[in-house]
Amino acid sequence: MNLKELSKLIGMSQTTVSRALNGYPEVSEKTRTLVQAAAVEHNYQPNTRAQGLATGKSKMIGYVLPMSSQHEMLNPIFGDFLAGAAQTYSQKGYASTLSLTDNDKEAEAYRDLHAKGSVDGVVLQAPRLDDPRIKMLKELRLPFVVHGRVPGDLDYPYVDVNNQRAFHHATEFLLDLGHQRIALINGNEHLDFAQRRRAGYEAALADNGINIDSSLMFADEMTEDFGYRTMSKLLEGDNPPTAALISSLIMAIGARWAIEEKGLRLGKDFSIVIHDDDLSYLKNGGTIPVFTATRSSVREAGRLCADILIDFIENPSLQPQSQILEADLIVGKSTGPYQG
Amino acid sequence: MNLKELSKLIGMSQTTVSRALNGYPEVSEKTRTLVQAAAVEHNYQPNTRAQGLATGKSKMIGYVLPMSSQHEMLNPIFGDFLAGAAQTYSQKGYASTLSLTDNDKEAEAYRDLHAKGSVDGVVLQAPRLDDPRIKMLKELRLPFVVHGRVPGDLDYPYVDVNNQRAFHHATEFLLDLGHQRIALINGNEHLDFAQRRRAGYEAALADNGINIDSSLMFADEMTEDFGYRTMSKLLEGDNPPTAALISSLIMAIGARWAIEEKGLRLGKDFSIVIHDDDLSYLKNGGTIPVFTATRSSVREAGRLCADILIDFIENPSLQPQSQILEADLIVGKSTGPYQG
DNA sequence: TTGAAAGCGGTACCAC
DNA sequence: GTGGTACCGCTTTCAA
Repeated sequence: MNLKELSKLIGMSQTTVSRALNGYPEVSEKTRTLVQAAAVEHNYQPNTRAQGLATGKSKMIGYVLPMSSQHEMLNPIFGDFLAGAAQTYSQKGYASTLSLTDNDKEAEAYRDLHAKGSVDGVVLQAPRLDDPRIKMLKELRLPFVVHGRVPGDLDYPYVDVNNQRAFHHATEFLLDLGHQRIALINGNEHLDFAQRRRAGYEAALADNGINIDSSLMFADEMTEDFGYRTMSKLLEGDNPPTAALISSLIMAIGARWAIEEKGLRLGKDFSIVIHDDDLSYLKNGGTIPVFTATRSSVREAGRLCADILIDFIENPSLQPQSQILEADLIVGKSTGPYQG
Repeated sequence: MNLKELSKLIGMSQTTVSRALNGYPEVSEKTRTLVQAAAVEHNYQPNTRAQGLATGKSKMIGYVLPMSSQHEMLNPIFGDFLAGAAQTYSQKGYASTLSLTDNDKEAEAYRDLHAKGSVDGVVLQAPRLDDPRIKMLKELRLPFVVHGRVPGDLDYPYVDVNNQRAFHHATEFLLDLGHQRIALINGNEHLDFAQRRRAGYEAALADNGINIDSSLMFADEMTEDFGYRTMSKLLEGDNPPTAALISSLIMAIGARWAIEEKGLRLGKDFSIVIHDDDLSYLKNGGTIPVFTATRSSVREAGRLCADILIDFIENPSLQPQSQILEADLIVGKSTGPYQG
């Protein structure tokens, strides 16, 4: 069913029908209700492409997923991020489109999206220092929002989790429990979030007059193995820590083995706080005592990005507002078997 | 840059330029090379919406994500599935679009997508018995492919992992190691995949003349806690198993704790095989000895769905082919700390 | 081999 | 308040 058919059916002009459906004030109430009823009855939905052509807007937001053949890994949080955004989009009459591209052709992908007129705006993930994509998007004047930040350059609208504050919080949480020697098992510190996490940890220690001991700080690729080895080393050394901040679930799994191996009971002899965006099992009876972020905060980030972007698209005169999201601090119920 | 501008620029008609770019045979070689060069030079890309309007095809594949406010969980494998598909799409000139909808409005979502003419085909996930979505898509004659299956009804094109064979394999793997009493810790068996997994397990036992002992079979919501409790119970009973098949990583984490707690060494005193689609950390030094499926197989499934769907869209006369994907059997490197 | 012109399904500016 | 009509950017038929 298209506009022409529908208008013919109710014996009115396309113009009137279109106006009635789009809420223009000049149509009479009688006409409007009549038209709307007919539209529902015949399940008329305006053709998106025709609408887009006529209005010059696509009502589409683009996402570009860089993926080289070597690094076949997709960031696991991407699905949640997208799902959060999709929620906003469905509310505000937008849709999202996903395209995959080689790692080295990301900027081109955005340019093409723009040239083909397929999107009104885009979301950019994992920005790098002096990111060519950001430069290109600015040149194209294509509305965009960045998920994440790069240290030093914040001259773009972004949404990011407050990693610094999360780790500041988490550190203070452990200090409040009476811990004095707290280890940090972090992700690779050339990554923005890892830098911020360490900064939060160090700031909290400094705030509480505790010396920063670099022998308690470790950073590397976030793997189970790294978590295991690091925790083992820490516990075997002299003057071992009594608590640790761990930057991901996977490293925590390894670390827990090491803790268990030494006969320490989690939550009694040793405390940990984990930060992860991928805690899919939290609600399902997870037994690790404390977390600082959940998948739902990733969805929240996606939602925020979408809100900001749409706002910017629809009001280009307004300066888009960046947002920093607080991570949730969630204390587990200690229902697990390792709570002594 | 649009067609009109470009054609004006090189002093030819829109018709000729369009034909040259779209590979029509009647344009002279000279004209074609000239036009192509100009197109590249000015970065001309045809407007997708205009193209779609004119041709009646959208070159878009739709994905609908059901998500109720209660069950805010997004299936973690969805991201990978989509990424795999996106790879195919980018190769074949398609794009994908994602929409979110309430759990109870999924069928409508597909209907709207079709009514608005925004997609040439859709992918449907997690089909249920007598799924209203499948019925609707058939009525609409909108090309679709299902990811997953429902027992009993296979009258639609689908792509699914061979869960049955994976568990058959895994069981035989353990039998070959000399195990005789093998437990099954499964997902809720009203789910199609869980049924198939059990069938594979039972068939392998039967093939090898081993009695099926229902006291070794457990199925429930796949949580860490369930994994822990089940494994504890199994190991504390008399005549405990010496090996287990575990249907998800999360349950395996719980089960590993139980195994460790009893002083058993994994890979020596007790063997497990895990089946999971979410093994993001496998390549990163995971220490669980054996797996049967990886995230890459999910991407492969996405890719296959896309291939089948596009094939069907472009050749509607051909019967679309369903596909069953074999899961990878991956033997871990036994580098973990629990390999005795 | 090329070009003019009629759609595709809407929106929005006119005039009535 | 309503209707005629000229676009939006492309494809495709028809005529040259």
